[in-house]
Amino acid sequence: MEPINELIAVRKEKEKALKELGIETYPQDRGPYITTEEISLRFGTLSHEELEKTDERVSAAGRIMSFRDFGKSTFVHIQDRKGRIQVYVRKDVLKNPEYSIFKRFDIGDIIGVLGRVFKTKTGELTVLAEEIKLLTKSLRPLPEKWHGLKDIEERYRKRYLDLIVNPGVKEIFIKRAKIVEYIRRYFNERSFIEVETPMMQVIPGGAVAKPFITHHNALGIDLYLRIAPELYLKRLIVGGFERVFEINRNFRNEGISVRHNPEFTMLEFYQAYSTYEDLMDMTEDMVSSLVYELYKTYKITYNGQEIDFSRPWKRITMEDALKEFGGLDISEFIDTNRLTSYARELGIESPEKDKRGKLITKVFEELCEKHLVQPTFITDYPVEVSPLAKRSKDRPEITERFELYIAGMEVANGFNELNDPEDQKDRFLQQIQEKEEGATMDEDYITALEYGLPPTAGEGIGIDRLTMLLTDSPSIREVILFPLLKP
RNA sequence: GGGCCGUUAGCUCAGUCCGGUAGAGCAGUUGACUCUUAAUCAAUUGGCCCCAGGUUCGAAUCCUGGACGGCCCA
Repeated sequence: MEPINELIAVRKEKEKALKELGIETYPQDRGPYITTEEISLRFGTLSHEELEKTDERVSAAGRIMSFRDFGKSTFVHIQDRKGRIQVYVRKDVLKNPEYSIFKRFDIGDIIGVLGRVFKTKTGELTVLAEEIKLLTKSLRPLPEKWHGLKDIEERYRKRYLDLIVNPGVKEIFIKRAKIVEYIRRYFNERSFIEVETPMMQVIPGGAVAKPFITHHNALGIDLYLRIAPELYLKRLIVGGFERVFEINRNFRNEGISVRHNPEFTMLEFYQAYSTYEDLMDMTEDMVSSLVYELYKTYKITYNGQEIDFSRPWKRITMEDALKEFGGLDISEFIDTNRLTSYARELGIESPEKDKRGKLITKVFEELCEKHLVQPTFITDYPVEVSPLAKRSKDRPEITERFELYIAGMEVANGFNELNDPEDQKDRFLQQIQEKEEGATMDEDYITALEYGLPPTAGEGIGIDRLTMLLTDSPSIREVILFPLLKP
């Protein structure tokens, strides 16, 4: 604990003094209080005269955010979950407590106010306080009223302060909640069932990523925090649910950046008897209608560029994207050695270690990603980078898979699920042979496939990244309440 | 992992190039003020200048190492 500074000492003294005057500093209190928003809605449209005539009292509660003292009267603003309202406290109107006691309150204290609503001569809706109750004494000074809390590190470490003094921050998380709520409703309406699958897995599968390791003492075994729920969700399709979705955390023990947090939220959904084309349609429909629901338009701004979500979205194969955005005709690179040297020129590290399909994908990412600003589905991913996706009927080296890019960011990934147990086993073995990160043979998953996974398409959508886009946030940390920081 | 930048009062920031008593605004404290809203006016308190070394008569400032954070790259 840091040393107690003077400002805190002064407040503790005040708290003591209030207690000695018989004022409870941490009472339990249930109001009832109405919100500042409700007050605005009910009284905001009334004129001075109409307000004069109403005899009604309102009772609101909130944190004191400003304190303008005029001697025998004081203006304060209180802030609740919905906003702020001004409170006018006059020595000759305030009945309880005595005005002199109210004057001992501080910015940051949480109070309840009872009084009539009126409009000041500047027209601001204001509660004229007759009674004020201290609900919680605040012992620490808030950040400055005008500049707020700017220090990014401090904003994340003390998110509660960020939320109190930077109003836009709360809006982001309200929007995030709306996004998740909308998605949940979207799937529920289409008879998907929401499920929860293990966070702690014996075999971490469903993606290529380094897992976090934990330990179960009683069983004496290591467990892995999941990197993806995929293999469990598909077991449920085998089990006959046919339509499932899960919105939950994944954990990947990798770098931290503006787009990566070690724990992040993923939507995954699987639908039997459908194709990845169906999922592209569904994604377009869901995301564009979500954007419309939030903004009543399909066009939003992200990072200074306009993004248009109106349908249809561009669909283009990886090969064609390479041609269109990178000026690269992959048919001229049948010779993989040529591709390898090209990749090296692009700055891709040790390209000779990568198989052809992986290399093509890396070149694609290098050349094309940044150009994919408008919502774009890239299709036909190489089989080497798609170990759980079904091969294309005509071209076994590519899969029936897409990724969705928006603002140069990978937002979604979906494909026809590989349901041939032989092929799946081979792909797992291939990964293990190539010593890919976290590659393990999940025998039980193969067994499940042997019982029969119906033709299914599945998809994952990164909720954090989607929220970044829809709140114009430059960093994933702006959309995660408590992003990971070194202690 | 590499490069660049940042860390000074509770908060927002000057001061660092070019070493010489640590500053401002807000917040706090005291006083004045019964329609203000970044209220105003007067006075005033408050510092581990991120940490540890080094250079120097003297270091917030220069040098070395480290911590934490930001951006970019991998």
